[in-house]
Amino acid sequence: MNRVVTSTTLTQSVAEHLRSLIHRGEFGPGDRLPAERELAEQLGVARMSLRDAIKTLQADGYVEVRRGARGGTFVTELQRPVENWRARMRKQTGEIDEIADFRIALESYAVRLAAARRTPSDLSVLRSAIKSLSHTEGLPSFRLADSRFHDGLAQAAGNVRLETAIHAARGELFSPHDILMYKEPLEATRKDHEAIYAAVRDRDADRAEVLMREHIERTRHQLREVIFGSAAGQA
Amino acid sequence: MNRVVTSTTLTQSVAEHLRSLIHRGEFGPGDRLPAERELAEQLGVARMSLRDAIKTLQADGYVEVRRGARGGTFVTELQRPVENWRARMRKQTGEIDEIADFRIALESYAVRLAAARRTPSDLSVLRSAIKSLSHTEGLPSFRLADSRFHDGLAQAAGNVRLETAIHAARGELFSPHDILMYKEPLEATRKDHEAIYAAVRDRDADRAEVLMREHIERTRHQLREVIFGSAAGQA
Amino acid sequence: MNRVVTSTTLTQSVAEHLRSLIHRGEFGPGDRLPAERELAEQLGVARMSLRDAIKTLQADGYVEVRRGARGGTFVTELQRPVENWRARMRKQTGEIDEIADFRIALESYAVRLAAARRTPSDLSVLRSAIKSLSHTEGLPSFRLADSRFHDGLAQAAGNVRLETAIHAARGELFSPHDILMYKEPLEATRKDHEAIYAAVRDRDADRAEVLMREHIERTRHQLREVIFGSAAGQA
Amino acid sequence: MNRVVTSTTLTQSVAEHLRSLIHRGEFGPGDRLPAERELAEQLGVARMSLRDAIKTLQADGYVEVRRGARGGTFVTELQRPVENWRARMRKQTGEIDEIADFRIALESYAVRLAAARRTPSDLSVLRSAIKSLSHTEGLPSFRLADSRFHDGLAQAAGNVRLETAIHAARGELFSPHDILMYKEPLEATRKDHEAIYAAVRDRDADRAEVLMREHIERTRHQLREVIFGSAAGQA
DNA sequence: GTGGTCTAGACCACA
DNA sequence: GTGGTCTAGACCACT
Repeated sequence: MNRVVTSTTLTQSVAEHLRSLIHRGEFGPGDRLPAERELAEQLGVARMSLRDAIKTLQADGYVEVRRGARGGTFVTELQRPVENWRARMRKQTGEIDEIADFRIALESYAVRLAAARRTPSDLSVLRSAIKSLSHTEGLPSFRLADSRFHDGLAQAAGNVRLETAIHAARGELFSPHDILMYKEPLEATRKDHEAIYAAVRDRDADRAEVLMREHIERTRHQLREVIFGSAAGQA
Repeated sequence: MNRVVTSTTLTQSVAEHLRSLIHRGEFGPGDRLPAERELAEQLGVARMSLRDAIKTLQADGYVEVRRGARGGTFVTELQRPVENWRARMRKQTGEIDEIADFRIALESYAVRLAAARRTPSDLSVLRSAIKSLSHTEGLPSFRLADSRFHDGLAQAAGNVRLETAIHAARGELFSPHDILMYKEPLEATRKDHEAIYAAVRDRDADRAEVLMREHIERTRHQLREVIFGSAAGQA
Repeated sequence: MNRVVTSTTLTQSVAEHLRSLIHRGEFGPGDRLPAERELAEQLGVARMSLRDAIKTLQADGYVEVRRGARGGTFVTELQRPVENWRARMRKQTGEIDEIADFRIALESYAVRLAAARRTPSDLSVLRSAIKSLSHTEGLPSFRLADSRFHDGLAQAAGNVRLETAIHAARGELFSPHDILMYKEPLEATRKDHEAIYAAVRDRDADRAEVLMREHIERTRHQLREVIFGSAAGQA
Repeated sequence: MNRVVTSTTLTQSVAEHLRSLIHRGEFGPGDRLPAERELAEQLGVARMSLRDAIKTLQADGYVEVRRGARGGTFVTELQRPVENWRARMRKQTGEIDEIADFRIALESYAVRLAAARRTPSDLSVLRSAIKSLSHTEGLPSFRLADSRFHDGLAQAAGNVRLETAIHAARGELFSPHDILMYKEPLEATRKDHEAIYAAVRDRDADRAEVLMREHIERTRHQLREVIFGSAAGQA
C-alpha cells in the first residue's frame, strides 16, 4: 500500500537487528548465533518471532540453519568463493555514498562532542578497541574491533540520538572489507584510529573532525576499490 | 517489556506522525485537521487506526475533538493560558540539548553538501521559504515557514538519510517559540536564513556550516529563555 | 532426504484436506471458507496450523485471502479466464488415467457391495443426491452433487477402507468439468447415476458394476476432451 | 484429540512400516532385524526415531530386544504357546472382513489390468514367486513368498496407487496362517497362484479376476478357521 | 541440547 | 467480526 506512515512487525525489526549485528561484525562468517531459545530471551521476543526473522535471513543467504546436537544458526561462510560477497556488496552499490555521507555528518560532529566531553573511562574504551585491532592478525574480527572503536566514540559524544544513529548507519552496510584486506589497509585503519584517539584525548575538536572525515572517506574509497577493482567516480 | 527490539503499531506511527506535523507547524494552534475520512486516505491507513491515534493525541492535550456541523479535530489553542504550553515544554527539557546537538550534526553537514550540490530549483525553494517567513506578520505560521526552509536545505543536500533524519528531529520537539516571539527574534531568524541561503548559493560550504551552527545554537538559546525566563547552563 | 518412511506435518495434512474439499466441490469457485477460528475448531487444529496450510493454498492459487469485515478466505474464481484452470488441469495430465483406473477398481467393487448391502436409508441418500444434480441448472454445484452420489455409494458399501479411499481419490483431482459442461454431459451424468441407482436398488451387482465402470470411463473421456479438445490416446 | 485431520510423527510411521514388514513376512518369527544403525540408514531416519519405534513394537509384543554379542532386535517367536498369537489375531477380528473386501476390490481389478499390461519381465517375477512358494517346505517364509506374488501382480497392473494400496492393505493384518498351516492349505495357495498366473499370462482378464476373488475369499476363510476353529458367519 | 512443529489465547489492523 | 501478529510453553526429530 502506498502509505505515508507504516508499522513494522516485530519479525521485521528482529531481522533487521540481526542483520545489523552481522554487518557490524558482532557475528562473523562461520560464527554460530546463540540458540533460538536463548537469543529470543536476550532480545525479549517470543521464539516464533525470532524464528520468522531467521527465515528471512536464511532466504537472503545471511545464515544457514543446521539441526541436531551440534546444529544451530550459522552466519554464512563467504570467504570462498569470494565472488559471493562481492556480488552481495554490488547490490548495495547505490547505498555506499549515501551512507558514507551520512556517517560523515554524524561521526564528524560526534567526534567534536567527544573531544569536549570524553571521560577517562571513554578513553579507556577507545584504547582497548585500538589494541584489539592491532592484535587482529588473522583479521577475522577486524570488523568487530572497528565497530567497537566507532561505537566508543559515539558513546563518548554523550548524545543518545547520535549514538543510536551512528550505530544504525554502521549496521546498514554489509562491508566485510576485512575479508580481502591485507596488511596495508588494516594498518591504515589502525593509524587513523590512533590519530583520532589522540585528538580526542587532547580535546582538539577541529583536528578530530578533520581526521574522522578523512578516515571515513578512506574507508569509502577502499570499499569501492574492493568492489569494483578501483575507485569509480563518486556522486 | 524490556525488549531490545520493538515493533511499532500503526496507531503509534500515525500518532507520532501527526504530532510531528503539529511540531513542525504544518498544523498550528486552532487549526482544523482534515476530516477523518480524508486524512485517513491521505495517510493510507484505515479510519479506525487514525481514530485511535487521534485519541492518544487528545489524551496528550494536542488536539480537541468537537462534534457537530462545525466540528472536527482541532489543534489545541495554547496561547492562553500561556502556562499550559510552558509546562508542556518543560517536560522535554532534557531533550532540548540532545536534539539541538543532533540537529547541528545533521544540518551543519547537510548545509555543506547543499552548498556543493544545490540546483537552481533548490535555491528557488529556499527563497520562497524565506519570503513566506517575511510575510509572516501574525506569526501563526512562523514555524511552518521555518520548517520549509530547513527541509529545503535538507533536500538540497541530496542525501535521503540526512533529509529523513533532519525532518524527524525537527518533528520531535514541541517548540512553539513563535507563540511568545515578537519582532526581534523573528527578525533574527529571517536574517540567519538569508545569510545561510547566500552562503549556499555562493557554494561557500565553510561559511554555510558556521552559520548553521550559530543559527541552531541561537534557536536553542531562545527556546531555553522562553521556557526558563533566561538561558540556564547547558549540559 | 531419500527416506522410505515419512512423517507428515499437520500443516501439510490440513492443506491436503482443504484441497480435497475444493476438488470435491464442497467449496466452489468464489465460495468463502469458514472463518479461520471456526474452521480451525472444526478441523480440530490450532489456528496457526490452519493459517500455514492456507498460505500454501494461496501460493498454489487455490484461494485468495481478503481482510476486513467482509473479508475471508475465498476459493479462487476460475471461470474467467477459462485458460487458468485449463492450465492447472494440464499439470495433472499424467494423473488422470492413474486415478481413473484406481477409481474403477474401488468403485466398481464398492457398487457390488452396495448392491448387496444397501439399506433403505442408503437409497434415500442416493435419491437425494440425484435430485440435487437434476436441479443443478446453473451448474455451480454440479461437482458437489456428483460427490454426494459417489460418497453415498461408498458408504452403502459398508467398508470404511473403501469409503475412505474413494473419498480420497476423488479429492486428488482438480476436475471442474462442470465449468465448461453444458446440458449434454450433465444430462449424461444424471442418467448414469440413475441407472446405477436402479441397479443398486434392485440388488443387481453385476449390472451395477458394469454401469459404474462405464460411468467412470465416460468421465475420464470427458475430462480429456475438456483439457485437450478431444480424447487423446490413453495409456 | 478428536480432530478431522491428523499428522503422523516419524516414530509412528516407522513403527507402522516395521509392523507391515513383519505382517508381510519380510521378517518372520525369530528373525533378527538389521542392526539399528543400518536399519536407520536404510529407512532414512535418525537412529533415535528408529529406537522409539522399536520401543512401541516391543510394547506390542512384536519384537524382543536382546543385548550382548549375539543380541539385536528379534521378531517374537510366536509358535509356542500358540495361544499368544491366536489372542492377537482375535483383536483384529473386526478387521478381517473389512480388509478382505478391500483387497478384493483392489486386487481383482489389479489382476485385470495385469492381464492386459503384463510384460515378460512381470511374468518372470511371478514365476519366481511361485517357485519359492513351492520350495517352502518348512513354511517359515511362506508369507514372504505369498507377498512377493501379490506385490508382483500389483506391479504388473502398472498403477502406482493400486500397487501402494495393495501393499499397504496386506501389511495391515497380522495373519500368520502359515504357522498353523500344513500341507493342504499351502498346496491350495500354490495352486491358486499358478492358476492366476496362467490367466494373466494368457491375458484372460475375466478368468483372472474370478480366480483372484476366489483366492482371497479362500484366504479369508482359512484365516477365520484358524482363529475360531471354524468359519463363523461373516458380516 | 539443537532446530521444527503445534497449541491456546491474546491483541491489533482492517473494512 | 475478519485476517495478521505475537506470546509462552510444550513435545518431537535430529545429530
